[in-house]
Amino acid sequence: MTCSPAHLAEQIRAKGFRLTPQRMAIFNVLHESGGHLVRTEIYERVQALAPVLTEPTVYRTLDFLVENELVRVTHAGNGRLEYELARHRHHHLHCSACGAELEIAHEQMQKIFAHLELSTGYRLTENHITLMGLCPHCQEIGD
Amino acid sequence: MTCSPAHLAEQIRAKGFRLTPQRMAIFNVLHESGGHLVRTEIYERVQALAPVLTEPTVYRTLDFLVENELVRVTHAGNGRLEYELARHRHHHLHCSACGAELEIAHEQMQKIFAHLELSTGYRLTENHITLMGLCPHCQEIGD
DNA sequence: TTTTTTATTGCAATAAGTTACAATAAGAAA
DNA sequence: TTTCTTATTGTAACTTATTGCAATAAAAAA
Repeated sequence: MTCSPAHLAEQIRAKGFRLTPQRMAIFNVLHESGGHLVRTEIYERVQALAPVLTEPTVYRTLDFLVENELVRVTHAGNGRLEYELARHRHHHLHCSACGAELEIAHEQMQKIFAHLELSTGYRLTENHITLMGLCPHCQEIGD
Repeated sequence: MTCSPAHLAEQIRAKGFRLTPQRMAIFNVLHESGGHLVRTEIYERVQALAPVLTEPTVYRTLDFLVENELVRVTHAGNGRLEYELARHRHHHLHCSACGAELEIAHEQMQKIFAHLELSTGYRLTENHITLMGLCPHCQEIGD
C-alpha cells in the first residue's frame, strides 16, 4: 500500500525531512477518515485524539504533504480545499443537495485528458476534479 | 448579447429585485475586464472607478449575481474563487508556472459530461472546470 | 410628486486565514 | 549518551473574510 504510515515515514526520511508527531497525527487522521477533509475538520479531529498541534501547523503541514505528493488537494463545491491521502487517482461527483459523494475512476477521464493534452500542447498535472450535480435521489425529490 | 448591462437590468427587474449602482458597478467591471477576477480585484477596480461600495457588498452582490446566473464562479488554482460574466460555457487550462490561461470550448468536454451522466445517474449542473498544467513554453524551460 | 414598503447597503464586530520570528526538538555527529 | 545543527513548531500579530443589524434608498402605491 502506498499510503500507510510506514510509507509516510520512509518518504519523509528519504528526502531528509523530519518525522514529527504533528505530521504523523495529520496523516493518521486522513488515513482513518478514508475520505477528504477540509483544514478545520483535520484540526478538530487531531485535537480530539491528541492535542499535539496548532492551527498554523495544520496549514503548513498540509502544504508540506501536498508538495511531497503524500496528500492530494481538491476543490470542494464552495471554494474550500479538501485534503485526502494520495492513493489511486480518481475524481468526484458531488450532490449539491444532499452532499453525497460518488467516486469516479481516473480511467473514465483519461481519454479526455489525453485529448486535451494533444490539442492544446499543455501537459496536465495532478488534477483531481469535483463535478457538482444532483444525485438520482435528489432529482426525484426536486421533480 | 446575453451579458450586456441592459440584460442585467432586465433580468434583475424581471425577478422583482432592485437595480442598484453597486450591482451595476460590479457587473460593469466584470464586463470590461473580459476575463475572470477574484473578489479583491473586483473591489479594487470598482473603487478606482467610483467608490460606491464596501467589501461586504462585493461579497454579497457576487453571490447574488451567481445565484441569478448572471455571473459564473470558478476555482482558481490556489483555492480562490474567480468570477466572470455568464456567457458561453467554457473551461480553462491554467499554467501553474507562468499563469497563462487557455480557454476550452464546452463542446470538447460535452461528451465526457454526457457519458458521466449516463453511467452515474447524476445530473451535472453548471460546471466550470479549471485544469492545472504546464503550457508548451514552460515545459521547454523546465526540460 | 409624495408617501410607503422592504430589499439592499454600510458600519461595526467577529471569525478565519496567514505570516514573522523566537523557541523547540528531530536527527546527525562526536 | 551527549552535544550540535537547523528543520519544524508555537506564539502573537496581522490581514482578510464573514456576519448581524440598523440605516438607506429603489421601486410601487397613493
